[in-house]
Amino acid sequence: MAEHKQIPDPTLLRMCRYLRILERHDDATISSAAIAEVAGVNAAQVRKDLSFFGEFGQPGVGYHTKELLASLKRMMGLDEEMEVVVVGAGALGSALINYPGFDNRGFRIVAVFDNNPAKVGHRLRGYEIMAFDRLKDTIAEHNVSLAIIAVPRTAAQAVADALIEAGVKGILNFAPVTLKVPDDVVVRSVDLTLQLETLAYYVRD
Amino acid sequence: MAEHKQIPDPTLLRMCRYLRILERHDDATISSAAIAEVAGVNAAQVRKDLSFFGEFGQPGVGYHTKELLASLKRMMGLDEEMEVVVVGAGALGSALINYPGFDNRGFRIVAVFDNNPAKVGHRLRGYEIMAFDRLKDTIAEHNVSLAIIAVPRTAAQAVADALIEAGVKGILNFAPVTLKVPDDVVVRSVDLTLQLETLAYYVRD
DNA sequence: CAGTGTGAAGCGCTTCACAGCT
DNA sequence: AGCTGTGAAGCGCTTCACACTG
Repeated sequence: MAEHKQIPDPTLLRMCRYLRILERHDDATISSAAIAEVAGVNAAQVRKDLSFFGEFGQPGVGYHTKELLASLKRMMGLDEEMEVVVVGAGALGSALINYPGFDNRGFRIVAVFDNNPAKVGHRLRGYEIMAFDRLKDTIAEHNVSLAIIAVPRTAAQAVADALIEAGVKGILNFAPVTLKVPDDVVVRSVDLTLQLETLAYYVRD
Repeated sequence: MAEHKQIPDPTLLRMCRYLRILERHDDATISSAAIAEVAGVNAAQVRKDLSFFGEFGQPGVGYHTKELLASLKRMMGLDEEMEVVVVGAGALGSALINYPGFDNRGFRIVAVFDNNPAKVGHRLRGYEIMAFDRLKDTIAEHNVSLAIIAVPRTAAQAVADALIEAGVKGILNFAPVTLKVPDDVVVRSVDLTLQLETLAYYVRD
C-alpha cells in the first residue's frame, strides 16, 4: 500500500465511476449534482471526493468536463497503458480476457498462464497460454505490476505467492479465499458468489 | 430492502465468508480467533458479527462447528435451494453459468436469456437460451426472485426494469452502471474493471 | 443566483476491554 | 485458564450547512 493511503478506499472506487460518467457526458460542463445523480450518491460526497485530488470546479458553473476527466485520469494513474497478466484460463479467465472493459481502459494483457497441460501452448483470443514456470521471467521481462487471479480456490494462494515473488504489486483476485500478502502488495478480491449469497438473505421469505 | 436492514452490510458479506471457513473446518469446535485468522479480520469482529444472529458459543470452548454452520446457513437463507435466472449469454454469462460456486451453494439456474437471434434457441451447458420476451412468464412460472445481469452496459437498465416488473427482488449486476430500482429490490453490483482501476492507483510509480 | 469547497456534525462500523461463564 | 458476549470508546466515512466566488 505504501504512502498512497491518504485517500479513502470508497473514494477511490467512486472516482472510477465518476470517470465513466464524465466520459459519457456530452456537455462542456457538469455539476457535482449531475454526477451525483448518475452515480447514485450525495452531491457533497462527489465534491468531497474530488477535493482529495485538488480544486477543479468553478463556483456557479461546475466542472469543465474534459479538463476534469483528463486531470482525474492522470491522478488515478489511468492516463497511460498498464500491463497485466492473467493466471487461469478456465471459463472465468477466458471471459476476462474477452472482457472489453479491460482493453478499453488502458489495461493491456501481456500474458495468460495456466497449468493445465491440455491448454498450455494453445491460443486463447490471440494469447498463447503458458505454463506457470514461465511466470517469473515473463513478468520481469515486461515489467508487469498487475495480475489477475482466476484459478480455483485451492491454487490461489500459491499463485499469489509466485506472482509476488516475481514482482507483482497489485492483484485482482477472483478466487474465493482471503489471500495473505506482504504489506507492499495490494489485493482486491471479487467474489462472485458472495454477493449472490447476501441477496439470498434479503430476498428469502 | 424491507425490514431486514438491522444487520450491517459488511457483516452480511463476512458471514458468507465465515460459512465457507466453517465448511472446510475439520475440528468439532472452532474459536472466534481461529475464524478471524483465516478470514483475515479481528476476532472481536467475528463475535460481534455472530451476535447479530444469536448466541452460539460456549465460553472457554468456542463454537460447535457443525451446529454453527447449520444455524448460520438457515439464518442467512442459504439452507434451501434458490432459483436464479441469468440474463446475457456472452462471455461473462457463459462463465457464470459454468461457475461451480453457484451450483454448490444452493443456487439453481432455471433459465438463461439473451436477445441475440444467433444464440436464441441454442443450448449453453444444458440450458436453452431464450429471448427476452419469455422473461416474464418464465420468472412467474418458476417463482424466481433472484437474477444475474450479464449484459452490456447499455442494455442493463432495461433488463433490470423488465426483471423487476416480472417480480424479481434481488439482482446481481455485472454491468458497469448504477441501476435505478425501487426500494423493495436489492441490487449488488460487481464491477470487474473498477477494482482493477483502483489497483492502478496504488501500483503506479 | 447557481454551484463549489470545507469545517463541523452525524452516523455506523470496528476495536477494545472486561465481566462472566465453563 | 480459555473464550464468549457486549458496553463503551475509537475511528473514519458521509452528510450537512454555509461562507465564498464568478
